[in-house]
Amino acid sequence: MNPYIKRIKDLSNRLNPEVRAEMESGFADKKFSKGAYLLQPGQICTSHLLIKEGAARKFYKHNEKEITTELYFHDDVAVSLDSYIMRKPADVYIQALTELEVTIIDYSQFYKVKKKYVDVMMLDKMFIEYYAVWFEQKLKEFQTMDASQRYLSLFEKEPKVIQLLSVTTIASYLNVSLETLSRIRSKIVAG
Amino acid sequence: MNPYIKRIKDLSNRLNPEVRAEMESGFADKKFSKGAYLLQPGQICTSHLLIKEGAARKFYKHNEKEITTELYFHDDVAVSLDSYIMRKPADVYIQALTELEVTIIDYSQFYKVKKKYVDVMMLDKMFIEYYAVWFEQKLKEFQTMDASQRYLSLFEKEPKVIQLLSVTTIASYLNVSLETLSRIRSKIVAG
DNA sequence: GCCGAAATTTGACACAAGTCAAATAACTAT
DNA sequence: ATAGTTATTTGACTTGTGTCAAATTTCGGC
Repeated sequence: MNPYIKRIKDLSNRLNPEVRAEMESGFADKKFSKGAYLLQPGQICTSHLLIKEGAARKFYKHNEKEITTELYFHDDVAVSLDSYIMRKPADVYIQALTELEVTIIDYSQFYKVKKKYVDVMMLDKMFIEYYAVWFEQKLKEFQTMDASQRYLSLFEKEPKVIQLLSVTTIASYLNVSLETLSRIRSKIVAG
Repeated sequence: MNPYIKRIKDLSNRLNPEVRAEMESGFADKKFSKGAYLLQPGQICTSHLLIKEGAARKFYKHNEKEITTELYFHDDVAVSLDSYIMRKPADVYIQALTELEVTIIDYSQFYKVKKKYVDVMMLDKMFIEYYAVWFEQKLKEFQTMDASQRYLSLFEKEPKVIQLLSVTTIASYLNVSLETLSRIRSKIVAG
């Protein structure tokens, strides 16, 4: 597990049990079937979606083409931050890639608890920090790596992605055409 | 001004005056001359740098090449988030592009105040949220726009950048070679 | 105002990756 | 098993952008 995520979890576990209970009173579990949408453009994202079981992705459409920005697995949190914090309609889709179980963390209940306990506010802040750093690193990958390098990097960091997801989905995550990804893969198998 | 930044400022102005004073007791002003480094790789980033006057940039080196990730002007906050939150050595430079005046917001003093007042913690969280959304948008630009479109987009959003900064700096911000940027500009002037 | 250095522009060429099209392979459902 | 659909691979060609080199412009110091 990422060390910062570990730190967030540890802090969360060390919360006063009453605070913790109050926080979790706004949690609700839900299941989605493969291909279902957890969020669609136009909707306002009013919750964090904590993945319990399965996989999901976030993507947007640009000139008919789907661009996948995030892949989610166990313990990841799916949210359209832009829509969530600005309380405006989302411009992204969040979709189940497999049968999916999530914990829904409702905005307003969570907000109340955050305002009441500085430790909960800090937990939330740490989550955003993690998200920001993650995005910064991802941008760096796009600025410094070519398609093959990005593929290899993904392969190292998330080997399960390569087995689990279609070439089309991976290509859209790496932001290359599926033909190019196919060529990259055949070259690697050969080499 | 960006509406979310405005919201942050408004909240900041509405803070209890005592809290505000306590927060600002950890602020200190400092001047840098053009070209000076506010942060260098290896150093731990222990403060937020609020720009009062002038311009600065953040960049990192990759294969000898400088890649500028952020440009800062009045009221922007410069920080290596990665180094700041993980308390680890930075891998970026923050450099004055002009004569520069900044307010230095020291980590430990700010941390104390944040832990004490949930509103200050929230302010800090909102700043990070803004940062995360900004990065997300920037990534989107790289995923959906070619070099000319990125240049035009920058031109619209930050016209002063184009006058103030060298082709070399702008090129490194747009992540194109300076030759390519030069060709883009001549094409636009002609068109 | 003039010189040298630095920044910018222009040219020629190379290469990564996109597009369109066709072929093949892998599933799905009957 | 078989037909039909969908996903993946392969081929041919185009294009945006990088690199290296040379020419030109701009700028700072005397």
